[in-house]
Amino acid sequence: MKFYRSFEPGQPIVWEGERMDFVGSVVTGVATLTQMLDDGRTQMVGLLLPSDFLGRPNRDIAAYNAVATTRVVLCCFRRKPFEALMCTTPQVAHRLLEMTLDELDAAREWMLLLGRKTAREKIASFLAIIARREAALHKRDPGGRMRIDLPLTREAMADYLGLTLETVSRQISALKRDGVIELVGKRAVIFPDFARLVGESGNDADGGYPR
Amino acid sequence: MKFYRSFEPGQPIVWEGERMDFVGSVVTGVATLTQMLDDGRTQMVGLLLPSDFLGRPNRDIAAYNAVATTRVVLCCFRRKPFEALMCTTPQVAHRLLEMTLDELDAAREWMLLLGRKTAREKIASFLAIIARREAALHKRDPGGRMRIDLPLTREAMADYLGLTLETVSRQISALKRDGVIELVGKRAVIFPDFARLVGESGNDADGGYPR
DNA sequence: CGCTTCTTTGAACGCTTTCAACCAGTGTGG
DNA sequence: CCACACTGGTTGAAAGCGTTCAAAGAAGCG
Repeated sequence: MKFYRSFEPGQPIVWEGERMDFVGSVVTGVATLTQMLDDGRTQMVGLLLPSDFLGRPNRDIAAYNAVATTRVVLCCFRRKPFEALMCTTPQVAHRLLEMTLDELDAAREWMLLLGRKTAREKIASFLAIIARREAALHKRDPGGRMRIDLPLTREAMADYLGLTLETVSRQISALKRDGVIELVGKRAVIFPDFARLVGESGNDADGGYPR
Repeated sequence: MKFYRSFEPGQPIVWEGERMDFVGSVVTGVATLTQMLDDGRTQMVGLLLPSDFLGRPNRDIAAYNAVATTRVVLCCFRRKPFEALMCTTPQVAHRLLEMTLDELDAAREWMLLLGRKTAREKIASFLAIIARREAALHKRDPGGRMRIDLPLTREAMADYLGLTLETVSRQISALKRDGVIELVGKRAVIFPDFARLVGESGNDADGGYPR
């Protein structure tokens, strides 16, 4: 009933419209959920980090494209037994409800970003989000000077933020010029002062994050 | 434990950060969930129609502003007893999970709209969404010639779509000029051909909606 | 009738996109 | 070993779409 699957960077996990007879959670690595318009315009709608859930009980057709962006290990359950498990053990259902509600909150924060933030604020917000999630994974608090590794290419960041990859690149350069961030290669970023970054993100100074 | 509350148009239901000791569902009317940036930029993150759920179990502080846009009747439950009910009757928890997953799907569709659609596509999508939800409430299928009443002002539509109210007005005028819609007063719209509207929305011809 | 609220329309501006060129790093085959 | 292609990233210039600022029209209500 429970089994592991792994995926190489760039490899699709499931495709929208495809049959999907399992649900799973990310053990290691990073995967993305994306939607596309007919003409190819792409919007990321989920960024799956370790412990995040993939798939939907009671639905056997995938609603989104899921792609591994790094090497990914998934802990999978066949869908039918998992659904049975949910009925017999309410704790599982409750936990899943909590996770889904958290995801919904994150999606709504994301909507605010997509609908109302400037390109610069979007980049700053994204970096702050990644920093917070990385800090949470290591059970630390974000703050002061810190360093993160970007799990996404510029193009994937653009799909996350509703921008073009050129705008992403330009705004990252601008934040670097302004001393808000430092780059270590292309894929690692240092924030000399995390509060300064948050200040650039358009959110309330306190971080304004779901309580 | 169960009680009803009603709200007049424009009246706040709960404010972000406020204590909220009940959950509820909309019986009649329309309410909005919005988030704000410090400088006043506003993004709608939820549009509550009859049968939609408001509030979150296990959280007593509201995460969003909820405002009645029409006269609203809410069927409320005190939070504590409701949480107890969820533990004793798994059906309730399951139903809530299903509803939350549906909302998450809707939020992700919304993210695609906010991040990647043009102003014209946003308006067309919004009108199609309202038409579908209104049709669903009356257990009919959307299609052919149909008429809907807009539950929102131009400004609220702008907050829904991540646009300014001027752009909303202009694009509605443009769709009217192009014969995609007809206006009946300011708040009612007729689609001579629903498929034509969907064609303008940027989505797949089949409607491309969550299965 | 005058006030307020909601909406429409115009003109100018500006941010993000588009199109294009170029750069750096990496892997490949002659 | 070096030319070559390929991928991901940066930067420039011009264009376009939506915003901003401003004024005026329409509808509801005292």
